[in-house]
Amino acid sequence: MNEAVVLTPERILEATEDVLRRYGLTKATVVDVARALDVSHGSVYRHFPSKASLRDAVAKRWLDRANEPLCKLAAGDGPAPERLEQWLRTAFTIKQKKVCDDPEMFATYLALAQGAREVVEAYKDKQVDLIAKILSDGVAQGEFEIDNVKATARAVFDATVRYHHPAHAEEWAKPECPSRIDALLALLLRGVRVCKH
Amino acid sequence: MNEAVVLTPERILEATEDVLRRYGLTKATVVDVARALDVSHGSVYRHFPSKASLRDAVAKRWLDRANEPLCKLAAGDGPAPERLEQWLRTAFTIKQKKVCDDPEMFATYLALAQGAREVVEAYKDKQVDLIAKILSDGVAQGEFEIDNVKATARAVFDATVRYHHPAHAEEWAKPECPSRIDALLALLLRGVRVCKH
DNA sequence: TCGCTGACAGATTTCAATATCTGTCAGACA
DNA sequence: TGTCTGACAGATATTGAAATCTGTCAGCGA
Repeated sequence: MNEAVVLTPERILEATEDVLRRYGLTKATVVDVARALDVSHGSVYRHFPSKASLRDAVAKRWLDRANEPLCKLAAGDGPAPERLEQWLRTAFTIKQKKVCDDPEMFATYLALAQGAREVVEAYKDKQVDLIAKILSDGVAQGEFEIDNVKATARAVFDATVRYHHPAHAEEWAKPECPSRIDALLALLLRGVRVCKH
Repeated sequence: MNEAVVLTPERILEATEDVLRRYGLTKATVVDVARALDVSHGSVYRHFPSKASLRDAVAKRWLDRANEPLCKLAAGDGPAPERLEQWLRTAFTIKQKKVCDDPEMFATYLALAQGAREVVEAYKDKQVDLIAKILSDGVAQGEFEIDNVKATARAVFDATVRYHHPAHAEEWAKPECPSRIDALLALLLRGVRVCKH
């Protein structure tokens, strides 16, 4: 046991994730989190004003972690068409992996996200920005022909909702899924590419 | 009171819709339906083997009714690009209208559909067929250039999921929605059109 | 004969009493 | 002085007994 370990928001978040993993979202209480940290539950409220804010913070951490590889991909500098396809496929894979690996925990985080609308909105906006980055790279490279990059990035995000929005998660395991993704990506790429005759 | 009115599946469905409208999905019971028809609940089971099958039948009726205008649009013979756009916009409008007009009843039907997976699958397949019809018309007209019509129709359906799948219904009322739809449709149309230089 | 009834068993839902949790705060402790 | 505790009030969740519902079927009446 470490002596004089200060109670930080970071440690609380860590403990909260543990508790969520162990008890699930509906059973996990602030008292459980406090117990895991060996403090009174009043102390937790010193760092987070409410249980809801604690949950929001956990959701944010989770989303930020999931987003990391996508940020790197968007920041890359290869040919934009390949990079766009790669980015979208990676986005799908990250989500699908989470569902397959630990469906229970995915359900927990999904429910968590339901209550953290603002956090989720910010996350989505960031995703759209990443797509926009790749699209504008593509325009600069002469590969893409796009009127309004921002709006088109949003459209690409919307068009792929079925494969990254958790509401559709149960469809992701179906056998026809990969070929449907292929068809969708082909359609979208054709929609942004310059015409080559 | 009509004398000698026979108890038909049709009359039972009618009464069931009434009861659902009045009590909501969770409260509506087979006994309520029977009471509305002034028969014993045993009689209802003479026409529908279970409550689930009764609900499925109601869901099917509802979906079929909602689909009617779309069938007509797909069967039309104008220029395919306009028809495709019109078809998709109509699909969105039908759904959006239902939510706005009677959110409670929409929620009821949504929950109903959750339990009627087969019925919903058939309905979706029909939608895809209608899109495919328009796409192949477009190819015949020399307006569209499409490798695999069936797969592309599926892709168009998937790409517009955000605006016809009820899981996203709460986003439909947002003010930025129309312009996002415009951007999405423009992207998709560019994805199927022949290149015009 | 054929469709309907109404009583029944087992499954499900309701409801109210009880237990637990959230969020606050006065005071302990360092 | 600043952090933590632990008791508390009101809100929320759990539980189990009672009520209701689903699905069946023997028998009634047309």
